[in-house]
Amino acid sequence: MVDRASTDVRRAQIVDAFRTVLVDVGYDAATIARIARAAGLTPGLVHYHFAHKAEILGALVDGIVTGLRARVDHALAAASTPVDRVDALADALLAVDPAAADLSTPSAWAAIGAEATRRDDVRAVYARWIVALRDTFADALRDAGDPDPAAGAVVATALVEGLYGLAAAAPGVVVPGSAAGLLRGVLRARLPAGGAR
Amino acid sequence: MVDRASTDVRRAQIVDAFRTVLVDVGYDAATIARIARAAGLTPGLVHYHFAHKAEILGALVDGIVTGLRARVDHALAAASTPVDRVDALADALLAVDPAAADLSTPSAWAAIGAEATRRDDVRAVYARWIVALRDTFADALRDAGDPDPAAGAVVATALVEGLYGLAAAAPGVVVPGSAAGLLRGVLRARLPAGGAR
Amino acid sequence: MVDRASTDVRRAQIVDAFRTVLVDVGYDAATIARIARAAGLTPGLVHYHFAHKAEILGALVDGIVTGLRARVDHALAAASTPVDRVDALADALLAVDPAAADLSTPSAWAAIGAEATRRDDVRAVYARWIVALRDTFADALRDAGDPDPAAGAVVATALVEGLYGLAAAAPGVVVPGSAAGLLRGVLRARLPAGGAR
Amino acid sequence: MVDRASTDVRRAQIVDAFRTVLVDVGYDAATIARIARAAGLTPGLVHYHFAHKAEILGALVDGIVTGLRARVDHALAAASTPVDRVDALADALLAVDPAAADLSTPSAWAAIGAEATRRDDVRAVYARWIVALRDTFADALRDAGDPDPAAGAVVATALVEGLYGLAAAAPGVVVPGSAAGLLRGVLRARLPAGGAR
DNA sequence: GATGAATGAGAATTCATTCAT
DNA sequence: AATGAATGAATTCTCATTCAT
Repeated sequence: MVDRASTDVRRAQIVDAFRTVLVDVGYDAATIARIARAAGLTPGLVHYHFAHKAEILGALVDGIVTGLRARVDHALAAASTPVDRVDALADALLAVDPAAADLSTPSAWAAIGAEATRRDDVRAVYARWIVALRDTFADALRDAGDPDPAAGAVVATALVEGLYGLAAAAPGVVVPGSAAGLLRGVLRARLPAGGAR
Repeated sequence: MVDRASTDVRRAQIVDAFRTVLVDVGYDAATIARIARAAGLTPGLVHYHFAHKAEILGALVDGIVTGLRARVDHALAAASTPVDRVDALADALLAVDPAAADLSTPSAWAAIGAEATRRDDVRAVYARWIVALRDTFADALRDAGDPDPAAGAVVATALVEGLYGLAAAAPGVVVPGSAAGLLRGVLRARLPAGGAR
Repeated sequence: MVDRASTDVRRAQIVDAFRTVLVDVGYDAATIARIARAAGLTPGLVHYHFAHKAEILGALVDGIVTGLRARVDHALAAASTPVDRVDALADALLAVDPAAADLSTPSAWAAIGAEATRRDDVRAVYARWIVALRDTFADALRDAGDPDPAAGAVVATALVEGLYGLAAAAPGVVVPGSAAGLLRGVLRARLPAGGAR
Repeated sequence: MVDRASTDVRRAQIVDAFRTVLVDVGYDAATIARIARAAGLTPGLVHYHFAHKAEILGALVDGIVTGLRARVDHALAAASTPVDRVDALADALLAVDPAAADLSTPSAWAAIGAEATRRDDVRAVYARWIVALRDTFADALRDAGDPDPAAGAVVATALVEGLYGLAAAAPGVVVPGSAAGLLRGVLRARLPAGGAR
């Protein structure tokens, strides 16, 4: 049915198909058969590469978190002033980058957040990322002069998650392309007037 | 096993058990048998009162939305100035009110948001509520002098959803009791300095 | 497909079908589908009455052990002298009683012994029965004057199991109807000459 | 993964791994992958050397039977009197000989006996061995003066199998090292008093 | 000889839903 | 209204076996 391929290639292919299906129908309805069909593979082969369905979810979560972290790190490194860094953070997390293939990421991430509610392993990875993100925001805000960076970091993190969630569950409420601007506005308002100069 | 009871009582009992189970294990693992057990009923009886499992979900969503709307309306009516109304909104949605049993479960709402991603009927109710909430925020912010009430309303709505989501999926990140204050802070910053008087 | 029946009736029916299939094809090939077919039921119904396949095995083991113990107790109670009791034990365990419907028991028991090798729960029940049987033999032999009842009890127990095993795995080696006589011969030889009077 | 090796070496290696796994988990759970892992080989290579899984079982049974027969023949040849030959038989079959790796696993033989119940090919080899063993006992007992060597041979054979079975399924019931003595005792009791001289 | 990706035919188990009682 | 036995379709996962490389 399919050509031979290396494990790495197949795993990536399966995770990719899983993301697509996950966004469409959610975790539980993302059956192995459906994932396999989406990937053009047989169910048996999916299980040859992933012992359990949860492993595919784990691989996806790892991939998304790794990708986000890379975007964030890269954006921070490229920014020159503390205030620029705050802006860069907002952009890295929310700007719709046409070059980025993972437009499906917000929806996938929303589904993952839902799974985190009930799967300990998913929650662990999810919460670790949330904490890291919050801490990154806190550092950037402190450097930029936020008088209460801890509170600002929680606001920023919740806003990112909330905007992702609204995009997935109530499309139309968030005007496409406006998300990063909204977050930037909230964060700018926290910084001292001179800091924006 | 149980006494005869009216349909209304039984339906409420089932919806209540469903919320509990939903929070614990998520929608798909909330089997009819489990819901029935949690309610102290038999599976057959659950289906006597609800033709399909999705109907129970629908009843829960309706109940939560109705409850939230009542809280919001009541809070708005009780506030005297425009700025008070903005504060009252934040409190109604995020303050932990021990009397409001249906707000004590951000997890249930998070699960519903996840289901909204894939069930048209749930999404319809969810999105209708989100739009109503956004519009309520927009009105309150406009009255209080927000120069861009539309943007502020989206920020507020996303923040509410994001704080619910974090509470459910990454417990510990949002300090209990602080949520309403965070939202108030963000909204106050949008209003003209004199508006707080 | 089938009439309604009580849980007790259905469970007995399933265990019975399981014994038949177990004897024919062994534990692993005794699939739920096969058991269901043999019982004239649907696979779903089998799982409605037994959560796991191992539970059916457990019920069968319990049933056989209970039945054997009843036969043994009854035989011992009916015998009048110590030597008669030894004979009665041999007969209760090995005589082919045309009235006893469980001619399939020896083969089933052999299969259970094999499972005991690898399933802890089966081994526990199996070993408990073996120990009880050995102790019963030891008591009877001591009363009848065996100079080393402990050794005699192990010999008797091993012989019973060995004769069951040969009957199942190498039919024809043990002449039908001769098993009880063989065991009686071995045990009689252990007893003092006067004891037989 | 491994060096090239001759077919004979590989087959022996695979059969050896199979015995280990068989004892641990039984025939059905002894998957090709597991056997391969135990042998330090790949699944594909196992099938290169054995067309079917059953063939590995066949090779193991052949090996064990051949080894037992050699031990028996050797023991008989070394004994000088008819009564010694009876003793030697018991020892060859049941004495724990550290040098005989293929006798150290009564569990393997018990598993094979269980398989013999349902696989015609295994039953053929198993039954052939049982018959040969019984005949060997019959000859030895007749020579030593047993008045009913046929019955004695069945008793001896069943006792050997039963002691193996108990050792595998109810460890602790048979005192280690006592098995051969028990069998010798039973057989000695059958022989005329003067025969032991 | 050796590898390991691929297949496909089951396997146990789950569960919403039905329905006779 | 209530019960709980019954159904059947679906689901995850397993594994002997094949075969291109």
